[in-house]
Amino acid sequence: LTSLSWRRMKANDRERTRMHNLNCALDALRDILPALPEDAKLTKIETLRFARNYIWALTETLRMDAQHHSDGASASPSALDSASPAGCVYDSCDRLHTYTGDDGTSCTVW
DNA sequence: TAGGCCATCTGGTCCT
DNA sequence: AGGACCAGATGGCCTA
Repeated sequence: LTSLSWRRMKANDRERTRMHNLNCALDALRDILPALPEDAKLTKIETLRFARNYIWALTETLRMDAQHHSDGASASPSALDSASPAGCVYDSCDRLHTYTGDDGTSCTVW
């Protein structure tokens, strides 16, 4: 074995480990995402999109809850109730652009 | 069989 | 110099 190929083998091994760690992190993320059927494993890109959408929905829920408390109005439906990716529109870089809730109201993320 | 997803290898670049 | 990170290439597996 030349020293070059030995270094390459070591680098390949590190890269493999790094990608395994990345996949472990993705699995951990899948574990905390809600309302998924047991046998429906999200792909990597779906996991990232859903996580982003879920974070957005949590943020919206907090915002609406704070608004509800300040207005004294009746409780509005939680954004989490419609947190599925179905209502989302993404741009060419997979960034969430617009979200449309069940009530037909839409929200542009930025 | 085509297309999607994934793991792995590889070379380049950046950081310590 | 060596390790971490990244993106492109490649081949295998699975499904419609």
